[in-house]
Amino acid sequence: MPELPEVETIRRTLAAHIKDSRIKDISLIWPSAVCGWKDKGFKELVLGRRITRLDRRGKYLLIRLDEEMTLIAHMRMTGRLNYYPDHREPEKHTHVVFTLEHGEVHFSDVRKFGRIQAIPTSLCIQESSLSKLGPEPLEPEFTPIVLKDHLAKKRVALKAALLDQCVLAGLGNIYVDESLFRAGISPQRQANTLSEEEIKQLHKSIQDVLQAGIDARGTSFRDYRDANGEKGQFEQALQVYGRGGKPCRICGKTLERLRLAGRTTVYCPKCQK
DNA sequence: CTGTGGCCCTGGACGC
DNA sequence: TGCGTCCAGGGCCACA
Repeated sequence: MPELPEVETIRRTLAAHIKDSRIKDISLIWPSAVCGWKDKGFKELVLGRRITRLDRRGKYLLIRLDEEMTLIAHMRMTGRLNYYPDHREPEKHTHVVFTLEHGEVHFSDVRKFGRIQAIPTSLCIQESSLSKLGPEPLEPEFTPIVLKDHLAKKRVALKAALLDQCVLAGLGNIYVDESLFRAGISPQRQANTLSEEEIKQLHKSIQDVLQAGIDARGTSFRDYRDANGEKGQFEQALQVYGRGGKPCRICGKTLERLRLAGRTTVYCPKCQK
């Protein structure tokens, strides 16, 4: 499930292939995967435009086109963007094929949750799902003070607060659990009760885990692949996610599994207070 | 404000 | 082997 490190890896691998290329054709195999803007259809907005750069905001991939157009892509759980240098028949779950000057980009998604929206770049921030996003965790704007201020308003469980994209953009179930483990803080703690020291530790853990995830080119627990179809390597570094019932790698105590904010949550009852 | 649960989806794991 | 059931979950929305 692509979270910040996976989307960043997709961004990098895709950009290497498609930057400066023109979109010559679009095949909408499952048209619901895309949406246009106002009364303009997706094809109308996108066809013939050149890809100028790729950005990322939280878990959203932003494909910038010329004439001030942006494609906002969200993979949700199982979405993929694959680049192929040569023509290739769409696979079973491929919903959109972009034919470029050199090669093709296939958007596929087994569970059909992922979407690509076309929107004028000037409206990208205020009139899209990007508008409510919190700070970027790896940018200088994200400081322990910012984290503290955002958490101070939340009376919910810390895990729920960190999954909230308004608090912080880009964390999902995997990296929240991993961050909390590294910070030694329980996911059940009320978000606004952390001490200064705990905030600092959590801030550092979030940045460290995300950077390590990017360095490992993402986590391929189930479905994730980058634009070249390659798996990430971060799965082997996971300390708690997917390890419920197994021994903690630090203290040996059995990792506990519980349901929090509607998500499976794994933590060490001894290492995390 | 907050928590919960449903919705969108399919494939894989599991039980009988 | 085959069938039914459950689970995975990001974002959004309705509801208590």
